[in-house]
Amino acid sequence: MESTRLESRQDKILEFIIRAHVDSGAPVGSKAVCERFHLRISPATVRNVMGRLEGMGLITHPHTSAGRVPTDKGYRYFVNALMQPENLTDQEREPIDRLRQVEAESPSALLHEACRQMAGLTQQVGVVLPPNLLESTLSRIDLIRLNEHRVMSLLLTSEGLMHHAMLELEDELDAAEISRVARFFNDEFEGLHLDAIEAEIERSLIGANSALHHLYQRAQALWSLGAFVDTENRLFLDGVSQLLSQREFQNAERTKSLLEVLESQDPLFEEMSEAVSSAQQQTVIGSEHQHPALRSCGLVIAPYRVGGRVIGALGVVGPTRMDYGKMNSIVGSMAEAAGEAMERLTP
Amino acid sequence: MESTRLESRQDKILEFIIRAHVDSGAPVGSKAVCERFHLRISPATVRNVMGRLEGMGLITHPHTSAGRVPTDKGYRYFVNALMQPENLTDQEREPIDRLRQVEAESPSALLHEACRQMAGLTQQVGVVLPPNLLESTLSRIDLIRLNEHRVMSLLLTSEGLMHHAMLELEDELDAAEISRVARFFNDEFEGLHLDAIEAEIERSLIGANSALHHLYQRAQALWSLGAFVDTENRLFLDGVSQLLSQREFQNAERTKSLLEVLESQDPLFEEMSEAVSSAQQQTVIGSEHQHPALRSCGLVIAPYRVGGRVIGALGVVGPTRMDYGKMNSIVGSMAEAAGEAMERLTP
DNA sequence: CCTAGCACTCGTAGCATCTGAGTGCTAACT
DNA sequence: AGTTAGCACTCAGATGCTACGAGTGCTAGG
Repeated sequence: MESTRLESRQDKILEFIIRAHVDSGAPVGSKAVCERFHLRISPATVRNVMGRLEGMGLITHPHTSAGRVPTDKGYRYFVNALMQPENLTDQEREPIDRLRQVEAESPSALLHEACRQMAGLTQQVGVVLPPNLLESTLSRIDLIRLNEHRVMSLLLTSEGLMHHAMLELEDELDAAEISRVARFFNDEFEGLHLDAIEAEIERSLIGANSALHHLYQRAQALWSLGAFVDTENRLFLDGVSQLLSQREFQNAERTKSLLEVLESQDPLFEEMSEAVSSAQQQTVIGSEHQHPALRSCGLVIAPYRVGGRVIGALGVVGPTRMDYGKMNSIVGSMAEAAGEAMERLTP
Repeated sequence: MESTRLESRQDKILEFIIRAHVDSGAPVGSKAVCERFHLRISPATVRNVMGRLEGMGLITHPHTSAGRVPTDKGYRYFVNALMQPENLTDQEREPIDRLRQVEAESPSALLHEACRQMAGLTQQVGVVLPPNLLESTLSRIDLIRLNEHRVMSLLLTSEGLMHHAMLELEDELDAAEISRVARFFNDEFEGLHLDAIEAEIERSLIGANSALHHLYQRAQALWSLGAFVDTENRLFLDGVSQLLSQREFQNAERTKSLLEVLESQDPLFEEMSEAVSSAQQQTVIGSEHQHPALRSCGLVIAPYRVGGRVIGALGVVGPTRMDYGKMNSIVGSMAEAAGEAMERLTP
């Protein structure tokens, strides 16, 4: 029991150091901690505890005469063990509820809006991973003939996202043929996983009588998922300029490498895809990141669901020193709201 | 004649100051100018000239013991009077020629690529204004019924750009009716200015017999240009992180306000739209910008043409201290190449 | 009109000093 | 035991001083 009480005090001190440091950005000294505990313990005692916390690798100090700063491991312990679910303030709840009921023009506009709201609410970078094309099912496909060799292919997924690509073909194509192929796609493959369609066409081709064989061949030539993948599948970002208000991003060099990563999108894309496959809300702290340039950042992501199925993820990126408690609450609610709103858009 | 020679020397000195300052970012002293002129004139003479240039407001010095720095007016004079068309190096020409011949998946992918290339080539922020929806003509429209009240409307412009929007309707709609309306749109309005179509529907409605009246009413309800405008019409940006390498954007505060403007896009959008309506290559220097946050920037934009008609613009944003000569050449060639490449995509 | 010379300005770098926040340690206290 | 007070110690950051030198404007003479 005694030891539990002690553990608990240690935890409380760690928690306070983290909160104070997140607030101020400055190292936290023993005196500041004492004041917080209303003179019930002395700075010397706090220093003892801090020494132990430092021994455990949960805090450090940048130099001898500075206060303590949480390490990434410290934040991790806080997130795993100490953090309580936080209630949102009315100001925070309002835009989230508004999103829940919004009549967006399209799912992608909705996701953009969610991204914007998140950036505004958290004062961090909002980021949204839209539904993965390869894991979507076909709702409708449309082929528009542009000229003898060129077709614009439009693909509507069951999540309501549009993708389009121009296809270049060797053989000449007349309009009637194209619309026959389009009808074939829609009749046969609606509701099918996009990933599975190529194999389906192959199968049709094998068992086909010669009358249909030609159609299926045309279909095979016109089914080109690859053309869509490169152009779409990207992230939405918003609020990037807010990074520059953060004390840790005053230094241009570090900020530059972060912006590069955000612009290339790939590393973030990876991490968010992982949140989708695990279907878990995730917090990635500083050095836990794969990519070096993200190691000065914290990332909080939550997957969003439509019809119970996880189809994408959204979250925020900020400096490692961020309020993970609040971020988790906001991102979690936002993911839920975005899922609900998308649900109403995709009947 | 004598005075012309003097004028010319004055110009040469201004030009050198600008080039040297663009290179180094530091103020340029009289001695540096002298060295450039191979001891043919003395620093004192140069100082006299500099004094005159300063009197004309073309250069200043940040403090007494510093060299001279071009003012915005100085850059303007350079751009208008001194700058020569520069030849591109092979390294610069290569990606531009590649773009000219590229087989892009779609016009929007092409513009993205042009933006990326420009950012890479100039080490500045690349920016592209895609064709304005309201000034495009209809190539093809497609309506996909999602449920009783909801239709996905797809709009292909003659420039080959896709736009989509979800339309919410009060009356119930069956599939046959929708495809009849779509056929009506395509038969009647192909090649028409999008802006003019609403009036055309109105006209049809007035002169219609009762059999067609119903169709036209449906068409009117399903023609909603507004839904497209908000979501699309945006800029492409690339290379934003490169700003942070520039000496003038080491200071986070200034950089932040610039990033905010780039993120909101509106002020840049305005300026680029102007380049489109004037059909002129444009250079906007520092304080010439409308928006305060852009006053630390230079902007070089060129309109691109398809079929002789200006449909959009592309360019670069960088610090005011930039190589306007080179930027003009690169941006100009890039606009030409992009126009050519788009031409081949839009038969 | 050009140039050499000179006094002057002023930002920057270097150096020494001071301050104070915060630490670790030890010895006494409960 | 764990806690506390006291004390010596460290070190980043602020302050103030000086020396340097790049660059200027001005003047007088070529």
